Amino acid sequence: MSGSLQNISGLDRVIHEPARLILMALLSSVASADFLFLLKESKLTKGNLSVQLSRLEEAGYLEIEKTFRGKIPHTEYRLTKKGKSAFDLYRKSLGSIFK
Amino acid sequence: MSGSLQNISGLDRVIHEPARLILMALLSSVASADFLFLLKESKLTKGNLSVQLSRLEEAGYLEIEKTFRGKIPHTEYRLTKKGKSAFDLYRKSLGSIFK
DNA sequence: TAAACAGGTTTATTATATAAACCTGTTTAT
DNA sequence: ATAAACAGGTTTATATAATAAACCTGTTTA
Repeated sequence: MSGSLQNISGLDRVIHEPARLILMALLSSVASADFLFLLKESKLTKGNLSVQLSRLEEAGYLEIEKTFRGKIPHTEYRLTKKGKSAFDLYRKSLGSIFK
Repeated sequence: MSGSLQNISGLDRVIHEPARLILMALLSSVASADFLFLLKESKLTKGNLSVQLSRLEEAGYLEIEKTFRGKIPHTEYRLTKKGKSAFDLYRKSLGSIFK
């Protein structure tokens, strides 16, 4: 493989999946976000969103903070340091296809 | 979805898959290539390469020209116009995550 | 008090990537 | 002459996964 392209085979699959890529991009642009915000911005279904967020959490890319706002549960999602650097690396790796 | 990110959910899955993304990138940089060249450059296994090339052909993204070199069959793969513009569009769509 | 909604989670279905096994013909070594 | 190795693939089997649909628990509104 002639150099830069080799990064692509090692592309982080957790991030590469479009549903999660959108979430990572969204989350990287804000300090934190709640479920409804992500639901609306990503246009994913609730179920899909929930699964993908769990997957990102398992990977250690985001932390989930569950609190209450009055009586209603409220959850905030935010990228971890690990998540941020994984996303940075992902973007660098992908850079090779943009010449 | 706040504008540019929406392109990502519509990302061309045929191209998005890393194995095929490598092939598209390779093929977009040459006029045509044969199986062995792609095998070596992509580092895919033969089986996987064969399947992915078929998938790209089905999508109309590449054409396969089978000839003989003396007695040995020789196959050349090259991107179609459709393949080239699909790859261009893919890169544009992905551009949104690079700010 | 019933219906609707917020905020999710779990389950089931379908698709898919990948490697491994296989195949056909050719060339090389013995 | 014949066996072994190789070119150039294709087919099959397996395992992972994305996604939507169904479900759940509690709260608010009519």
